[in-house]
Order: sequence, then structure tokens, then C-alpha cells
Amino acid sequence: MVNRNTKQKEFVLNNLKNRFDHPTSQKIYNDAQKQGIKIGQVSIYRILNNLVKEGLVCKIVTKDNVAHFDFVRKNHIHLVCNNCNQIFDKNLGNDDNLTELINEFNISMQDVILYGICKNCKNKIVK
Amino acid sequence: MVNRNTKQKEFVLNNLKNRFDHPTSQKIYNDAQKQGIKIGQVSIYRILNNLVKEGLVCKIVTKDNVAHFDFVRKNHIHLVCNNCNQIFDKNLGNDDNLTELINEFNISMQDVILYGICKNCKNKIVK
DNA sequence: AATCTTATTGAAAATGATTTTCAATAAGAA
DNA sequence: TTCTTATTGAAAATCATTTTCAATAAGATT
Repeated sequence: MVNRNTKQKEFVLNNLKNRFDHPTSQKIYNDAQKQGIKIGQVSIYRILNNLVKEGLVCKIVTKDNVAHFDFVRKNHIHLVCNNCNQIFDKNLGNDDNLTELINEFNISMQDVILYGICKNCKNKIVK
Repeated sequence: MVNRNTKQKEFVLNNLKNRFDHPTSQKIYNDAQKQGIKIGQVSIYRILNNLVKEGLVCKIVTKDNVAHFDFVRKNHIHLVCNNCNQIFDKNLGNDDNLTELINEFNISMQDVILYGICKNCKNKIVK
């Protein structure tokens, strides 16, 4: 018996699956309250962290040090607003015009981040 | 009189300019102590945030909610270790082999982030 | 060089998101 | 139904970062 299904886990994962913004833990908690679902803030944090570890969900911490979570989807990039720190998805479809997007969003900085395991840690972690 | 030059500002900027890892505020503070430079932790935070606002320095917050800072350089991407949260620079030079890199680092996830100003904020901010 | 204005600094306290603790609860195996 | 133990959640702890505010010092002015 390693992994149990609970209402709380189901709620958090579905909440992320069904939305396309990048909610904070607090936003997810607010949703739970609105929907009358019994779940503590602590559990949301714990469940989110587990989902990140499993690779189902990604975590982006914005400059205001608040974590945003997103159900992992393919072929999209993130637009982060320097002012309100909101995160927007942009799908890289066939007919998208990136140039236009860049002009609209007034891109001031860009970042490509690849997540993996560094040499040091690879040697240390004996699975 | 709008912007004064201080030993503290000079130290922080030079520290970032002369290194190629992505130090935290704490690491920069440690360096200051080693070098016998008189600067408080608070000032380092304040100076770093100002440099970010000026666009000279970029800030990446890793999953452990710790901010890393980097003097802005062109043509490079970031490799973040899922285990130790260290950030590595990878220059996109002519002779780089990205495929090899990806295999070495065991990339599990990638993220392209563009920073700008969203429509909402563009309308609100009347410069 | 001396004075003045005010931007900057830094120590202590405050903040706030996130994590830890641990007893109570409940999933699901036996 | 019973039992084991993974999971939950409230309160307290943690910890990076920010705020406060009096002391300091950059550099303009005299």
C-alpha cells in the first residue's frame, strides 16, 4: 500500500487540469472553499509538491517569491508579466505569430530553462 | 541628486560580473565577509532588487523558494538541477552540441519564459 | 574645505509563503 | 469488520525577504 486516492488529491489535480492560468496554492484553496470542498491549505501545498515530484505538474516561482503551478502540457511557453507576475500560456501552434506576440507583450527579457540532474548530483544519487 | 555611488553597490555589481554561477543573496554576503567588505544583508537584497529593476541583473527563483541572481549576458540558457537547485549557464556558441548536453543533464522538463508587460498592466501603467 | 541635503545603509522587527509536527482520520488490504 | 499506515489539517515553526527608522555618507552647494 504505497499511494492512496483521496478526495483532496483528486480535487487539486482536477483543479489544475481544468484551468489554463497558473494558480497559486492560495487560489486553489479559494476555489476549494467556493466549491465547498473540505481541504486544508497545508494539504494543498503537500499535494502540489508531490505532483511536482511526480512530474505531472510544474512549479514556477515568480519574482515576488510566490509559487505558481501548472498541469504539464506540451508545446507551450510561458509569458510572465513583470508588473503583476501573472503567468500566461502561449501555445506554439502552426499559425501563431511569435513576432506579433513579442511586440504586444513588450518582451524585456527571456529565459530558457532546462531542468535535469547535474553531474554532481547524478554521482551522489544511487537509485 | 538621484543615484549615488557607494562601495556597497559597487561590490554587489562587481561580484555578479566576475562570477558565472548564479549566487543567492546569502552567497554574495559570504563573499563580502571573506573579503572584509562592510555590507549588511539587507543592503544586498535592496541593491539586487534595484539592479533587477534596472534590467542589469536577472532573478531566478528556484523551487526551494530561494532567489538566484545573474548579471545579464547574451546567448545563454539556464540549466537547473532538480536535486540541488543549482543553476548553470550554457552558452549557445557555434560549436556547442545541445543534444549531447541534453543527454548528459537528463533533461526532464523545459521551460521558455518571456518577461514583459501584459495587456492589463500596459493599460494601467500610465508612465 | 565646510556645510547641507537627502539617498543610502544596516540592525532589529515584521512579514508572509511554505514547511514541520503530530494527533486524528480514513483508504483499502487482510 | 478489523487492522495497518498513508494522509490529513490545525497550530507552531521556519526561513528568505521586506519594512522601519535612526544613523551614515555621497556629492552638490556655498
